[in-house]
Amino acid sequence: MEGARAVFAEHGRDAQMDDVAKRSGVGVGTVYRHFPTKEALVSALAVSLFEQVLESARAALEIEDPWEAFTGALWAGVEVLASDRAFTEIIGQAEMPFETDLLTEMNATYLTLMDRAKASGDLRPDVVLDDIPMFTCGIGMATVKPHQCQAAWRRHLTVVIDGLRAANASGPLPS
Amino acid sequence: MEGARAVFAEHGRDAQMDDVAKRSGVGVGTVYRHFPTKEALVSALAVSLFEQVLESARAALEIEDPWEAFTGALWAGVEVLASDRAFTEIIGQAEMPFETDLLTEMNATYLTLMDRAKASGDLRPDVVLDDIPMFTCGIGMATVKPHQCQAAWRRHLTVVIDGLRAANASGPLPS
Amino acid sequence: MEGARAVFAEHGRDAQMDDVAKRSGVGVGTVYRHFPTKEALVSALAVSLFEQVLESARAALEIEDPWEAFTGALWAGVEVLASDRAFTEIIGQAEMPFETDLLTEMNATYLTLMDRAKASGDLRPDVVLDDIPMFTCGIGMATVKPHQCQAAWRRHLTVVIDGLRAANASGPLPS
Amino acid sequence: MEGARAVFAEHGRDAQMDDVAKRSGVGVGTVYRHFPTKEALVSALAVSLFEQVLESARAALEIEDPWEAFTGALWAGVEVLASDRAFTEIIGQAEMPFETDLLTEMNATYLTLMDRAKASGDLRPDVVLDDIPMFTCGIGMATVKPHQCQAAWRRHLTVVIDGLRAANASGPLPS
DNA sequence: TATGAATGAGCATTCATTCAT
DNA sequence: GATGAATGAATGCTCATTCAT
Repeated sequence: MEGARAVFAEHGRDAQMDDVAKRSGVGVGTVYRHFPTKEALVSALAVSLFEQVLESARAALEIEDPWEAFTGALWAGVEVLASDRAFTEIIGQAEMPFETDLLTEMNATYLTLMDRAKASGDLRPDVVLDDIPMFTCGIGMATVKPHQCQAAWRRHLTVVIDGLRAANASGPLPS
Repeated sequence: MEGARAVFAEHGRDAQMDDVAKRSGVGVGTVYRHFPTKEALVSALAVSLFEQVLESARAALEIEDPWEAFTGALWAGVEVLASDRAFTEIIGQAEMPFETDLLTEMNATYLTLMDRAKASGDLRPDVVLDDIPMFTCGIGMATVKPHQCQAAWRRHLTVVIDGLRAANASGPLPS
Repeated sequence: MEGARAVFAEHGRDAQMDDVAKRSGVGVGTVYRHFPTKEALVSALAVSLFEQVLESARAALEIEDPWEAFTGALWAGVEVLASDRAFTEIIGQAEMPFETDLLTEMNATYLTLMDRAKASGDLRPDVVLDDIPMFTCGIGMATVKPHQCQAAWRRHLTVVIDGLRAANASGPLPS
Repeated sequence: MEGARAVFAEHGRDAQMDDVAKRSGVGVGTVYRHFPTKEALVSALAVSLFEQVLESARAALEIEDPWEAFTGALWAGVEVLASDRAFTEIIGQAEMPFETDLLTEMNATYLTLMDRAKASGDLRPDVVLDDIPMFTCGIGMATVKPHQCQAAWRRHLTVVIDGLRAANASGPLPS
């Protein structure tokens, strides 16, 4: 039933269950058979995307060079975010509907990537874990506008990554 | 009736007209006397914020140092965006509801700021006007989450600005 | 598939077909194989209960004493009604979904019981056949509330039976 | 908006809000302006009827003769119940949605009526407060069937009242 | 024959908008 | 002008019923 993703990717949270059903070629009831609630469906979609992000981060752990590993995770992660409007809208909520395990592992993975990149002197030492969603989601959200060229988020991320280099820090990050 | 801004700042686009009226201490009818449509009200709010951004950009034109002027405009502009949830949601729409004049002048102003900063060798030469809303709105949106510290957007912008320095460019921006 | 009776006894008319199927350990389709419609199932249930009532009335015909026979039928009949919430709800409908034969025999049986009890001078002579369902169902319905003690309907019926004695009639029944 | 009572009186709990609105000559929204929920509307209707019953009971307190007072309250109360199908359906629920005050006073009033009628030797001494709703609602429910003559509930109540006379008790009520 | 996933009409509820006062 | 009660289209969700397997 994940062809429904298309509907949410297009209309965001406001997508209607009837449209999801129509797009999926099924009746509403069928959608509700799989997801008891609209919110449940949205969450499931988000978890699915989140897992993709996590997977790309895990894959990046394999990369030797710490900076390549860290930035590689960012590139792969943002690519996922940039693909789905609903996802970024959900991340923009106070309440994350994710299973803690997922979040825990995501955090652990990114912490490792960041620590290694800091240790090698590539990453600004004052960047913290909490900054990451801010960077990635900001980029994902900025990409929502459909008329923008597809490269938009790549330009954005390029700038952010350059700004994250320890050597390029003009001063400490405000706290 | 702009005390209604508070309502939209708090609840975003989903704020209800009745709440706007209540908060403003008037009846709904009065709200509709001033703005024929919810969308009109939202647009008016956005234009108002937009004007603040424009004003801060114009003020930055006065600054001697080209880099200070450009980054000063960014700091001031993002500060406005970060203050209002509805605004960033609106910017995230395909249809900009702004009067062209406003947009034209905004563009002209930023173009000047950017050209000067590029001429002085401070700003990456391949940054274009269209990149600006992407940076600023991305930061504004990333700031929506209420539990995040107030400094979040400042950290984000600091990184972006460092990444925008010509000297820090690791390569050309993808196109 | 009459284990489904339990479901209707518990939830009344609002019981769901899926629950009936689950409780009966079969699929919904199977339920629909036996009863083309929810209403058909409900009717079948009612007929079944009705038959029990009829049987108890027939058994009462064997009792010598006319008053004992009549009241015995009432006791036995109400006991059946009191056991099933759905049944009383059905009786409370305008349309009786019963096969006429059943109803005819029920009427004949009760008529006999009543005539004999009137002839012996025990039963008020102005009670008519149509009064019976009113008495019995009223008692059955009054028993629906689960928090009430199980004896509730017995208390009710005791009072009604005392009121039905010819000797206790304070006057004629209004017509 | 109590012309809506007609709809509930006719269709019971299953009456639809749209029908209530149509019958009342207003839009659904207006119905929801007065009662936030269907349940709230149903409750309000029930409370209103309940108040009528209470009022009739209070009025009966004025009657000198204890038996006349008690039975008078029953006659008046059942008359109210017999008028509204939804009411009896609601009473048939486990959860009474009434404000406690109403219930408390109802109980106090009936207790007084009963005590006086017992003291005068007219009422069976083993009838308790909890028996009253059973009698009255049973009668009200038995009256739901529209094809029955209007006198039906009067016949029923006549029998019950005769059964409630102390002199007519064939034995103690089962407990 | 039995199954239970799929269907979609139906219903409660919300909220932008109107208009009589 | 200002008010806010009234409106009703729109939306999330339920559940009796069907039918491919």
